[in-house]
This record gives sequence, structure tokens and C-alpha cells, in this order.
Amino acid sequence: MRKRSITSYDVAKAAGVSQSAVSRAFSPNASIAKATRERVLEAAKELGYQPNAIARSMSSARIGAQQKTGLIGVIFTRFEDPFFARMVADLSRSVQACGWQMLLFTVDTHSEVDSALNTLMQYKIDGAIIMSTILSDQMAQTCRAREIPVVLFNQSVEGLDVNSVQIDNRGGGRLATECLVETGHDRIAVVGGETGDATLMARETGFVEYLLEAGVELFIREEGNFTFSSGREAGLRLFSRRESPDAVFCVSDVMALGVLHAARFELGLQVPQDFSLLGFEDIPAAEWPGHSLSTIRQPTRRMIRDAVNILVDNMQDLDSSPRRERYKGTLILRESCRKRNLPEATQR
Amino acid sequence: MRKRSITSYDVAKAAGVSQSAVSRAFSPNASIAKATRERVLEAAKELGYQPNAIARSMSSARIGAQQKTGLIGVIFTRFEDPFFARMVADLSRSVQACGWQMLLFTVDTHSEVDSALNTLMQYKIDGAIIMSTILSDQMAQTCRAREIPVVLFNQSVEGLDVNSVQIDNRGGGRLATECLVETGHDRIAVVGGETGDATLMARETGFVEYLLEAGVELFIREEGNFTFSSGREAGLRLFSRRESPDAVFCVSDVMALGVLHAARFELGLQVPQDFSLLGFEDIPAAEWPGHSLSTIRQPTRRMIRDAVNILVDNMQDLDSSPRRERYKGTLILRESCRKRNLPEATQR
DNA sequence: CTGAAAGCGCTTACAG
DNA sequence: CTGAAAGCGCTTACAG
Repeated sequence: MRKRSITSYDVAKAAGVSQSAVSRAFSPNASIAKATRERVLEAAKELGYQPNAIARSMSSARIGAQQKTGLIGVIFTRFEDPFFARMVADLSRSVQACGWQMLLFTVDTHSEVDSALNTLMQYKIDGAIIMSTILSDQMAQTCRAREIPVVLFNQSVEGLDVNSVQIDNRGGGRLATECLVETGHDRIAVVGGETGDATLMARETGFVEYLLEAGVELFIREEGNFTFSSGREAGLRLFSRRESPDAVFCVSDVMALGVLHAARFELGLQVPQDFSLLGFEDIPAAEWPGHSLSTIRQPTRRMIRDAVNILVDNMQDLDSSPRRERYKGTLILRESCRKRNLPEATQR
Repeated sequence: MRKRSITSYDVAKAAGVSQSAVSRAFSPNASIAKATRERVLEAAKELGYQPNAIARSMSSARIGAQQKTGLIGVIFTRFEDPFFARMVADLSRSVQACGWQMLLFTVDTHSEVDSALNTLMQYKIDGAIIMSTILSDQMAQTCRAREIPVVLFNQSVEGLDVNSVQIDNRGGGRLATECLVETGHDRIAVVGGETGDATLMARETGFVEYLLEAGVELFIREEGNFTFSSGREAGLRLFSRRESPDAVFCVSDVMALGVLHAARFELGLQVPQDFSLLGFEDIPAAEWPGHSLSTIRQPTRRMIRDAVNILVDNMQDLDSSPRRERYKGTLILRESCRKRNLPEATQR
């Protein structure tokens, strides 16, 4: 039998007040005399008492307080990507700053999200943020029915009645392509993602779209799965062809770095002399001197902040209609891209 | 007023049994007739009922069950480091696999850990894992008093009565240095960490120790703070001197990559022709073709697994004495190190 | 195997 | 401002 932990009753006895008074002493807006509160707080300190958040949320459940458990579920995936790894840390800070705790659940595939949410709901989370993955239509409805606000971060689902915060991936893809076309490239390859990933597909769609409008033919497409090594392999394939591309757009930075390392260190090519390279996301390693990778930057901090704010707002007003924030990406031009038309471009 | 969520009473009514029966239906080892359980489970499914984990843990609190809340607090820091970012994901998976949930708290400095633990304790976590940072002696005692097992991951505190799981940093430092000395380097520099960081200091201690024993003089010391850019700056300083080192040992991979990029792309040096480079940790980017960074590898997976196991064991047997696991690092020799003595070494 | 009842540690109307 | 009491949604002795 374990030790009983000290409760508000112990403090009440020590302070010579009722248990209710102890509870009030720890509730910011409760009606309690200043002197009483101080006496209680002192006794609590002496005994090392801290209110039990779990019990607290049980009692509040009845009322329908805004912060019921103080728990926010976060479902996380794609940790291979430094962009996302960092994100958890930032998110964690934001959530803490708002006075919530973060219950983290890691999944490997989209299909696990529903069951993860189910588990999290057993803990009566006040809300959920889903990073870089999606939930089923059915589960979205369940969340609404149970009044658990959800925010999709870096993903969205057409027609789904859920908050989302996301960069304009298609626009970003266009931006990248425009840069490549404007600087006179005409053998432009793309390293896309698997077709299941809406985010990556949208970037590629923007790319294809712009190419079409500009009347430039797609040189060749390779596919990767968001990892460095898949980028490396794509790069190896890209430059083992009879005719090589003069520009490569990768739908993620990590893959772009894979292409870069393969081309430069395994095939002896030079960037941007032999080809221009463009990524997406602007991860820290993109600006390392040896990489100097041009890319489309996402306003990550801002997106995180907004995601948390939207969640908090929605928790306060459960009936508000879903918000879908879209952000423009910024072209960050580094040395991996040829800056102006090359002589040969004028020769045409 | 919010909707009342459905409870075991609703299910009981629907299934025509007592509320106790519903509870038993959801407890694996409860004494309940198979038929009853099935009937209850069916009714529950129909109503979309799931036991409230919070209420559940409240009731169990009385008993002193092993899994009280099912919550494990994780305190996390140093997200700049890809090594650690990945770690959270791995840890999260392990924790989930054991049936626990992970309550993540992010801190920036060691000094915030105590208060983070305090907050987590309000949620009645069953145990805590502290990543790469430490707790005060006082807080360690509080945890023991409240019977909350703690495991330090990648850190340890001399004389503190707490479980820990950690690589033998000093041994790793020695291993690295041995490699450098044995291959004939004699102008060996080190990029160490700030003196507050026991982990980094231990690596450096091993380095200095071995050098002393081998009778090789320390060429020069630079200091970084675990980030790429601090490594880069250290590299810039290192090679702007009249006489340059012929080998650099960095106490972390990220800093080593900083040195590499600075040397190669900003100063035009070649690795390992101009100097050998050795890191610590073996992060993914270490093996990228262009980096091919030699390093000391940590058995990360195993350490994570052990940390979780130790925590679980300790939660089961609260009186077990603290375990301190130490792991040997492995030297991973890649191209950033000169493999054998150079001609000039024989000329001496 | 089953139900009635106490209790986990709080919060908050309710009545002073 | 304060205390007594009900209730949050469960689990588990206890008595059948």
C-alpha cells in the first residue's frame, strides 16, 4: 500500500479552515478573503501541497469550463524531417505559454491518426493539433460531436470541416518554378513526393502548372519519400541519363540536400554551374555555407503561433466556424541557383 | 452549458446492467461473465462510449495501482540538435508501446527543470524521463518522497540517487583521441562545450586525458554551444591562426559539421588532406556523402529502450535502488579522418 | 458473477 | 467571505 499523498484536507486542517477554503485559495477568481488565502497558501507551502490537476479537471467537467483538463493532444509524424522535429519544440513552448500541457502521440502513417485521437480523447484533451498528417472525415465528425477542437498543421483536407494552418504549397511551387524559368533554365526536373501526400503533391502541382503556363516542357520527374537518401537516389538517377537537367526543383529541402550531395560528392558535378537546385521549407541546413540551398521559406514561427491561437479561440467558442489560414512562401535565393540568364540563354 | 458526455451509466442503462458491470467490462482481469462483457461492449460501441481515463485514474489513486494516470512526463531540451529531435519521436513510440502516454514539457535551461517537474506532478504523472538535462538534488528528493520514478537520459549527476542512462562520454572522448593520435596527428585541436554541460565536458575530459597519457600536447581549444554556427565560428578561428591544427575533435557532430563547412567552403581547405575531423553522436547528416564525418556513435535505440524499461521497472518496484547504465561508444571511421600515418609522420 | 455503495481529490452552487 | 454538501466518472472491496 502506497503512501497517501497530501490533499486539500490536510492543508485545511493545518490552516484551520474548511477544505473549500483551500480550494478557493488556489482558484484565481474565487471569493476568498486575502488573509485566508495567504494563510492557506502558507500552510500548503509548508506541507508541499499542490492541487491535483486530474481531480481538478474531474470537478470542472460538470461545469463545462473552457479549460477542462488543460491537456492538448498533439499528433506528430515525419520526424525524419528536421523541419518537423524543431516544430514540436516550438509548439511545445507555445502550448506551455498558453497554460496548457502537451500530450504527444507519434504515428507513422495517416491511418493511425484516428486511433491516436481516440486514445487521446480518453484523456479528455481540450483540443488537438495534428502535425503534418490528416484525420478521417468520420473522426472529424466525432471530434465535433465531442466538442474537441482540432487544428491541422501543414495539411488540410478539402471539404473537411476542420481548422487548418498551412503554407500555400501550390503557390510556393509556382514561385520556385518561376525563379527557375526566369533565369533561363529549360531542362527542369522535379523530385516530387509520393502521391499520397497532399502537401508535397500541391508543391508539385504548382510547379507543373507554372511550367505549362510558361510553355516550358517538364524535363523529367523523379520521386522521393521525404528522406535524404531518397533525394540522393533521385539525384543519382537524374544525372546518370544521357542528357541531364539544368535545374532541379525538390519539393523538400532534405531531398534537395540528397540531390546536392549525390551530384557534388558522388558525381563530381558543380552547383550551380552544372545545374541549379531549389528546395522547399528552408531548414537550418539549407543555409550552411556548403549547401547554400535556395528554397521556399515557410513562416514557421508564425504558423505555430497561429495554430495555437486558433485552437485556443476555438476552445473558447466551440461554435465558431473553421478557419483555414494560408501563408505565402518566400523565395530565398542562395548560391545553389544561377542568378541571371547564362550566355547560352541569349544564344537561343 | 455544454453537452454532457456519455458515461458508464448511459451504457449500463442501455445494456441493462449495473454501472459496476460496465466498469468491469473494460477492466481486463475483472470478474465478469463473458456474455455480460460482450453485451456491455456492444452497447458501449453503439453509444460511442470510451472510459474516461482521467476519472479512471482518480479512482485507482486510492489503491496505489502501478499505472495510476498512465502519464509519463518527459522533459526535453536542446532541440537544435537533430540527435535529440529524433529522440523524442523514438521515445514517444517506446512509451506508447508500453501503454503509457507522454506528457511533453520543453525547457531551455537546466534551471527550468524543477518547475517543469512540479507542473507535471500536478498531473500526477506515474514517472518522468528527463532528456539531456538535470534536476536539483532537492527535486530529486521530492520525486522520491512522492514516489515518482525518474530516469535521466544522456545525463547523470554524481551522487544523485536517480536512474540514469548514458553513454560513457569520457571513454568516447578517449576513443576519438586515440584514433587521432594513432594515425599520427600531432597538432590536435578540440572544440569543446560550455563548462556547464557535464556531458560535453566529459567528452573533452576523455580527450585531454588521453592526450596527456600519450604525451601529445593539446594544440588549441575552442568552445562552442552545440550549434552549427558556433562550430562554424570555432572553425573559422581555428584556421585563421598562423599555424593550423592537423586534426580537430568536436564534442558534437553538429559543431563538427560547422567546422567542416567553414573550412571547406569558406576557407577552401580539404578534409582530410588538410586536417582530420572527428565528431560525437553520429547524427544522420554525418554519413551524407559530402560530410562523411567520422564520429563516436551512441547506441541510441538501445538507450531509449533501456530508459523506458528502467522507468517501468521502477514504477513497479518503487523501492528498487537506482540504476545507472553506461554504454560504450563506437568509433565510426569515415572519410573525414586520415586513415594511416602520413609520409611526414615517418619523417619525424 | 453481480449490484449497491464508498471513495479518489477536487470545484462550486447553496445557504448562511 | 465561509462551510457543508453534492457531484465529476470511474474502481473496487463488500455482501450476496
